[in-house]
Parts: sequence; C-alpha cells; structure tokens
Amino acid sequence: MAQAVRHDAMRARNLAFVLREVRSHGSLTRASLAEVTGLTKTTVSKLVADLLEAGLVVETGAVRAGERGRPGVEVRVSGDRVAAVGLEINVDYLAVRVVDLTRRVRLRLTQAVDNRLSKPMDVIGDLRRLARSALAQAEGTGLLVVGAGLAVPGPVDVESGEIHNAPNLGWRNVPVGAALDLGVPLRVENEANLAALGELWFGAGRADFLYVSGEIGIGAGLVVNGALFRGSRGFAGELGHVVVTPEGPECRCGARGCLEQYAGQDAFLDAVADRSPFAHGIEAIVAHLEQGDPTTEAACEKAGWALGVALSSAINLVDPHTIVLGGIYAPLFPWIGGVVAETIGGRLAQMRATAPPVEVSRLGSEAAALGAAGQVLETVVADPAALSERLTDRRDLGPR
Amino acid sequence: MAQAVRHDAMRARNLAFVLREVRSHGSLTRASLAEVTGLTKTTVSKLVADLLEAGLVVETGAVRAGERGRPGVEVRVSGDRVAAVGLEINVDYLAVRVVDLTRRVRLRLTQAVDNRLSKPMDVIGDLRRLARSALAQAEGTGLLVVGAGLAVPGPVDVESGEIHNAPNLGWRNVPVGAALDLGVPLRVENEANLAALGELWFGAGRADFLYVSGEIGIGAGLVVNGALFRGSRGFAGELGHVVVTPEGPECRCGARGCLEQYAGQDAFLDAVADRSPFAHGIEAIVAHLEQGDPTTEAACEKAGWALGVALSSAINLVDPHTIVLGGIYAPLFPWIGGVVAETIGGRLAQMRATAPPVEVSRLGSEAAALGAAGQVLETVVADPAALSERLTDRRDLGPR
DNA sequence: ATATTTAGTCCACAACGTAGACTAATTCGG
DNA sequence: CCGAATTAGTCTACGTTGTGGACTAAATAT
Repeated sequence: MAQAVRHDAMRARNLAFVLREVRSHGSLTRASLAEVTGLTKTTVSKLVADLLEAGLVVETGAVRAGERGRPGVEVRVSGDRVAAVGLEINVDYLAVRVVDLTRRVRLRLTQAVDNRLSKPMDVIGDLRRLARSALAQAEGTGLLVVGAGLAVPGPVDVESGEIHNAPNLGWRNVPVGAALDLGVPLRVENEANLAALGELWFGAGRADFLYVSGEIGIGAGLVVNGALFRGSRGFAGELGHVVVTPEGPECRCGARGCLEQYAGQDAFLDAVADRSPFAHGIEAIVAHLEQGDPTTEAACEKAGWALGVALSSAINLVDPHTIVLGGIYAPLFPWIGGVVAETIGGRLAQMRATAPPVEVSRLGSEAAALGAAGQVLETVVADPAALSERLTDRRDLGPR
Repeated sequence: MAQAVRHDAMRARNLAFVLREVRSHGSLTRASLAEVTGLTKTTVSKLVADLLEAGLVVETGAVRAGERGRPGVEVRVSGDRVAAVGLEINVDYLAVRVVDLTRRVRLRLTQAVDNRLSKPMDVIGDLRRLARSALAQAEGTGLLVVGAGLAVPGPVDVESGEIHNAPNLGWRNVPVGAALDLGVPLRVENEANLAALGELWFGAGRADFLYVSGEIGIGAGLVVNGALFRGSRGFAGELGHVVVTPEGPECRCGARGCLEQYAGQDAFLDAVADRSPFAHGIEAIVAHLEQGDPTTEAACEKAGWALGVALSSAINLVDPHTIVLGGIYAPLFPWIGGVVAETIGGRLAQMRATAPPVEVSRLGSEAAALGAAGQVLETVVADPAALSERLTDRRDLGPR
C-alpha cells in the first residue's frame, strides 16, 4: 500500500476481487457473489459485465436449480481467452507449457538436451524456437498469450532478467531476459521459487509450505499464506548451503559441510559410482534401490539424515506448515521420506506440538514451468482492468 | 487484499497514505503532499483537515519561506494526542514505556525483579500495577492511550494472547493477555520479534535486517521491506535451535548441537564458572573480558563462531540485508562481532558478492518494549479513520 | 506599486458504489 | 393449473469521494 486510491483503482480492486472469488469458488451466480464480496447486487452485476466483456469469465448455460425462486446464472473463469507461457531451462531438458486462465495445461513441449555442453546463446536460441512454436499454436486456437515466465536453475535478478550464476549450467551473468525476445513480456525467476509456486497453484493446493527442489544443487521456495517469500534481495531459499556439519567436506561454494555435499544429486551418483554427464543417473539410482542395493540404500539414509538436519534448521527459522520434496527427491521419496521425517521429528519434538509433515511433490519436473506460467496468469487475476485496457487499446489501434 | 473497496475504505486508505507521507517526510505542506501522493490539492486539503480535527497532525506555525509565491503551512505528526504503552516481561526486569505518535518516549518505568522465582500471576500483578501507573500519568498529560503491546521471552499465540512456553521464565500456557486487563486493547508478542520492530522504528531505521536477540535463549526477528516475517504459525525466528553441530551437546529442546548450547547466555556463564540466578552475569563476563581473561575470550571466540555458522544458514535461507546483534550480544559485541562477521564472510564469500554486514543494536534492553508500543502506533497510522470514529463515538456517548 | 509565483479553497462535475423499487423466472401449495 | 412466495438480476435516484479549473491569498521580483 504505497499508492493513493482513486475511483479507477477502487474499481480495479473490486474487479480483481470478484474475479478471484469466482476462481476460488469454481463458479458463482451474481447473487452469491454479492453475498461473498459484501458488494451490492448492482455493483456485482456491473463488474461481472466488465469481466464478461473482457472474456475473462463466461456464463455457464446451466442454471443452478434446487431451491425456490428464480435460478441464478453462474459465471466461471474462462479458459478460452487468456493464456500464459511457462518456460524452463534445466541441465538436461528445455520445457514449454501453455496454460490457460483456468490453469488447464493446453500445450506441452519438452526437448531433451545436454545444456552443459552448449553455449548459453545456443540454448536460448533452441528455447526461443520452441517457445515461438508454442506461442503460434496457442494463438492459432484463439488464445491471447499475455506473457511468459522462465525458470532457470540459479539466482536471478528479476528486474533485469539476468542470471547471476547457474553453476549447474556453467552460466554466469547471462542476460536471458533480453536475449530471449518472444514478443510478450517475460519474467525470469529461480527454478526453486517457481516450482514452489507451481506446487501452490497446480499441486496439492496448500498455501503454506517449503518446497525443496533437489537437483545438482538444492534450492527451496517458501510459500507463506499463498505468497512467495523472496528475502531482501531475492536470494532466499538456498537450502543447499545450509550447514549440516560445519567442518564437513568442502563445498564448491567455498564453505564446508553444506547440505549439497550430502544430499545433492552428485552425492547419490558418487554412491553408485556413476557420474555420466547425462543426468539419467537418477533412474539408475532408483533401479539400484529397487533391487535393494545396500550401498545405495546407505547413501539414501545419509542424504535423508542430512536433509532432515538442514530442514530442522529451516523449520526453526521460517516455520513452514509443511515440507514438500520435489526434484530428484520425488522419485527417491520412498527411500528418503521416512528418514527425513524421522530426523525432523526427532530434532523438533520438544519445540512444537507437531513437526511439519513431509510430503512428496506430485508435479515432477513440470513444477517450475507451470509455476512460471502461473505467475503470469496471477498478474492478470490481480489486475483484470489492466488487461481490459490493453485489449481496448489494441482494438483502437487495430485495422479499420 | 481480500476485501471489497467502497468509498469509505478509499477514504480511509488515502487518509492513511497522507499521514504516512507526513511522518516519513517529517513535515510537509498541503501542496507538496499533493505532489507526493498524486492526489489533487483539493483532496489533500480535505484529508489534512480530517487529520487535524482528529489531532493526529498539527500545523507548524512556521511557514516555509525561501522561494517566491505564497508560503505553505507545513503539517507534522502530533505527539500530543495519541500514545501507546509498550510492556516487557523478562527474566530479571519488567519494563514499561509510553511512546507518542512521533515515536518520542514519554515515560520510562523499569523494575528489577527475578521472575524465575515468582509465580506468573504475581509477575502479571506487578506489571499491571506498573502499567496502570504509566497509563494514569500519560492520561494526566492529555494523551490518549490507544493500546498496549507486551513482549514476552517465548512463542506466543497472538490471537489469544497466551504464552505457549517461556522456558526462561518457567511459564507454560499462561494467558497473559486475558490476565493483564489494562482497560486498553493489548497485543502480546514474542520478545525477539518486537525487539526487531523496535530496531526498525526506533533504531538504525533500515527496513531489511535480521535482529538477533541473545538472552538465555536465542531468538531472531526478521524484518523484510519494513514488515515482520512471522512464518506460517508465528513461530519463525527460533535461531537458538538452528543446527551448529548435528551430534553436538544435548540441548534442552531435545536435539543436539543447537546454537543455544554454544552461544546462549549460559554458555558464557559456564565459561566464567558463574551461574548465579541473577542475570548480572553478563556484566561479570564483560568485566572479565575487559581484563583480558583468556578463558572468557576463548568462550567468546567459540560462541561467535557458532553464531556465525548458524547465521550463515539463516542468510542462505532468508537472505536478510543486514544482521543486527542485540540482547547480550550488544555489550559483548566488541569481542564477538569480529568473529561472527569473519565466520559468515568465510562461509558465504563465493555465494554472494558481499556478505550481509554485522552490526550492533543501539537500543539495548529497551528494544522489545519500544517495538511493542510501536506496533500499536502502527495500527493508528495504518488506519487513522478508525481512530477518528472511536473519538467521535466517545464524544457522542460522553457527557452533554 | 505592479507583475509573477505559489498555496490553498471553492464549486461544478464525474466515477463509483448503494438502496430499494421493479421485473423475471422459478417452486410451492391448493 | 394457477396464484403466492421466493430468489435473481436490472434499473433509477442518490450519496460519497476524488477531479479540474477558477478563484482568492500571500509572498517575492522588478
């Protein structure tokens, strides 16, 4: 709140409020919207008319029968007008997802590559081709793509869209935001943060959790009360460098005994003596575990313990309601989930009545790309009036 | 934003916005307020008139001369109308502070006690007497006390005003909020959180930092962008139980190797073989250090290292801009500040361009009580219209 | 002394939400 | 099968709030 409120801002807020209520209830009549929002029927009718005209909601022909009286006409969010593109650059794949305003995934494009062997601009070129093809297909079906989000494995300057340092890719100071150039607004963000948002909007749907993204590095995204916590500079969530043993093995970050040394992907690959540059290593590890290989099981035990130690520090500091394990921890969950939960429970038993439950992510490797798209859609829901303006502007400037 | 905006809400927000701008600029004319807020001169004039009538701002007789044209009349926040009471229960003292809307401290009452030897209700009775005396004095000078805040050393259920567990006091499930009964609204909060807010509003004035409160236990309050981060249940900031060495000495929390075992007050007192129940121990430690006692210096070194280790985990997780050391760490700062900063710097050097600076709190033991009062004042600034309503209601119900 | 400049107020007006009357569409009861 | 009751949605007069520009006030510059 650092802005004066005038009539237009009041209307914009109410418009957003109505749209949000429609979304969270699935579908609602004008009458029940009036009840839910506290606005009058008159006002709700006007606002709904605006949303209908903008194509953000549609009337479901179906009228709700049942009680007495005239049946109401329900409106729900329309999936046929607005969409967003979610992109992800990871070590071994590029992913593109087109998601509509109802959060339905309309298009999936994934390309397996090995980005550690490629130059940044080549990778960006590949992604551009993939994304433009997705954009064209989406627009072909009449969708208006309002923007794109890009997930990258490492800290990012969200303002400039520049990647500071993505050690897994070997990238430093790469201006992806400027280089990608898709013709729609682009927002670049850390993969762990976007995966957390993906989990929030497309997964279990809880509003308070710490998402743990296990990859070569280990990141975390904290969602509190439905909002991402980014810290003062946006570098929060570096779970991989939380201390497990202060004098432990040296980490590539320069410190010692960081979680990454115990529970990063390479720690598992070392255990099975398999470090092929292609990251199919996880499947090999799961195969070993399914065969009951004791060495790999011991590695899981150790990693799970270390993850539990680091997470108990995290829980003490940021008090998440739930822990959600994603990335490589999702397939490994049957073997590490228990140890993690036990370690956390053991360390926190006396401090709190109940330790946060440890759950597994349901989205797999899609989480970050979906979160990236979702973040764009969220800007539409937060200010539908801005979109209507853009639409009318475009119409004014269009062919006559 | 989960509320419809009507005309009254629009006005309330603009009123708050104007008051906030007046406060942050010290004093402003209506004309410059119009420029700063983006509202018209007309609207600003009306809003300022409301604030003047409520007594929240006053016109400074002084007109700003200098340039050409008619000089403007500046308004500033009035310290003579509204005040709040800040209270603190700690192990060895009770503190009461009366603070006016300009954040000037109008009254200080402190009582040295040993609350570990007393029953909760006796302590609350002592505090009630102290607080009522302060309230009476404040009201005697014409101040309207709009509420009180209470800081206690341990996690609190803010809704009910009940202390869950204050190990330093030996309290469990004490309903302080209900028991204190001062005749004004009371808000109970964790000491570390309020000390952080105290630092925010009465100290250095940065808007992004992690405040570390060293007492018998070690708490932390995280302020990001001027707002306190409380976690999902309000238990964030338990820095004292962040892992330093996972298999280290057993902690009273049931875990092992928690920071508290290395850098809590008792760790220092053990070092100088002085564990009198009265907490004058810190002064003894400082005396030892000033004489150059090597055992105590070694204890500082070890505590500082452990604090640095735990803080580097915290920095990786929540990305604070600055670290502020308070509580017992303030007097010990000359002996531990360096080690803490070096340990943090050593562990974070590669991860970020610059590690967060480590600073010392300037407020000493007042921080929490001031933060408690400040939190109440903040509710007034956030919604001055609510106060005006209360005032006019009172007038309506008053003698005629 | 007069022109210029800036502060603040006044007044007609526009934007938005409100309240309640009114119309529409359904179920219930006879 | 028809009228009463009930609920949905629209329409109209109105209240509140911010706007824009004219107007008055009070200073400095020439």
